[in-house]
Amino acid sequence: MRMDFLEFSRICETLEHTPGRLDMTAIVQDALSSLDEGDLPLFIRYLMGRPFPDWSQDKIGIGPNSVYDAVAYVTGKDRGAVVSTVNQSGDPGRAVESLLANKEQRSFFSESLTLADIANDFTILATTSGTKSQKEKDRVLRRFFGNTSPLEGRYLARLLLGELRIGIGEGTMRDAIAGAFSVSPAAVEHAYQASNDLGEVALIAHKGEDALYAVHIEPFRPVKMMLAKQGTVTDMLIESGVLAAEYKYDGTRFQFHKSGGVCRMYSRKLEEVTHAIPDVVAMLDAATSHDIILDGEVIAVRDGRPLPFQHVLKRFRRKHDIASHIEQIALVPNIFDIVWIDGETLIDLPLSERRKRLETAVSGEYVAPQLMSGDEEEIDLLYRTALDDGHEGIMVKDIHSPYTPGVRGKF
DNA sequence: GTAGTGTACTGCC
DNA sequence: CTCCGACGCATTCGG
DNA sequence: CCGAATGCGTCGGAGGGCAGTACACTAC
Repeated sequence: MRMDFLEFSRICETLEHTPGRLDMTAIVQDALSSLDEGDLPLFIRYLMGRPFPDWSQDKIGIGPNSVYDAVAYVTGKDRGAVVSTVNQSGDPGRAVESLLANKEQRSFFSESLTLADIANDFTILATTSGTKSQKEKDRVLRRFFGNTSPLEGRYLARLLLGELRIGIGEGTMRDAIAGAFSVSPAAVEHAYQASNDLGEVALIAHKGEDALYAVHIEPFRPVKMMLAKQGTVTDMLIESGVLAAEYKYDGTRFQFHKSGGVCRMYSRKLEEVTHAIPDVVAMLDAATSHDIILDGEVIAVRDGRPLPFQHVLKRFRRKHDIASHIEQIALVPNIFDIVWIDGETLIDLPLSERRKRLETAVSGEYVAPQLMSGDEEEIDLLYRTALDDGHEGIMVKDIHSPYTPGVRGKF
């Protein structure tokens, strides 16, 4: 039995009124247990407010104005009326809900939408492009809101706009999956870090804990970037003894994949940007002969000094006039981590080990300099050097720390 | 048809 | 990116 | 001794400014 979007909406509403995290986890866990395999990934993604897996390049390309237009159309109002309703409540979802509730004419033959229907239409929204594509997207949205009940409208609008706001994040979902399939949260976390899709992880969790641990990173399926955590050098020294300190670059994060002679570049949000920076891709390609996944920061330079962030931005996601901008703004990669090499996943190794692997596998030119030190004054000196050299400051990392994708670890 | 302008959307820090 | 609030959990405080 | 208060960590969400892409519409 396929899940209807109405049932999904009811679960959302329950969760929205549940303050405690443990209670929320229990509710999600119950729902997961009763789902069939086809709906499981969809339910999980949608509950986290994401139309597609994070590694996917698909985007629905719908913003507030498109949604308001569609709601205006099906309720027989103009967009101004919809916008003012939204402004009154401050919540697009609630506004859509009340407008749908008040509309005079209800379609008699409204079909019930299933999660699979939604998925299908999301794909249409993501893949439609070119002339008249806007009209086609409008048609999809009108069909959506013409067929939804007010409650469904609330959550469909929010899902389209990427602001579900029911408080289900990765941690809660991880624990719910672990509970539903009787596996440890750690196993779920491991599979999630490697596959970057909790929907798929739930399917694997069905097969047991061993299957979860057997999931590994694959090239061209980007993993989340590890994030920095705030703290003081003094505290970290007390905690760890020895730290790895590097420049904090004022640029843009990248993830470089190379396998079978093919190279691809990904942005922080895991959007592919290979085409925008072929010069940087070529530098990295030449720097190693391994199949590899590297993590680093691209900065703009002139006369050996870093340029402000804006210069990088002009190039990083560009699709037009690329050649002329390569001449105007020189980019340089600074590699500071390695995630995977020749089929081997490295994220569980401590930073110090990963650093060794990085230095062996990649020629030195673009590997970010690193100071390994337990001396606060020495680290402070590096900080001043960083500022003198035009960088933002320094990053300090625990040398024992594994690579934790998407988590603010002791980087 | 092509060029220019306006609207909507996304992603980076 | 940064900032902030809610909750959970462990520890300490106070009668 | 035990319940309440406190403090810390985790998680989720909001906001601000800039740069760019894609499509639609109009004018020539």
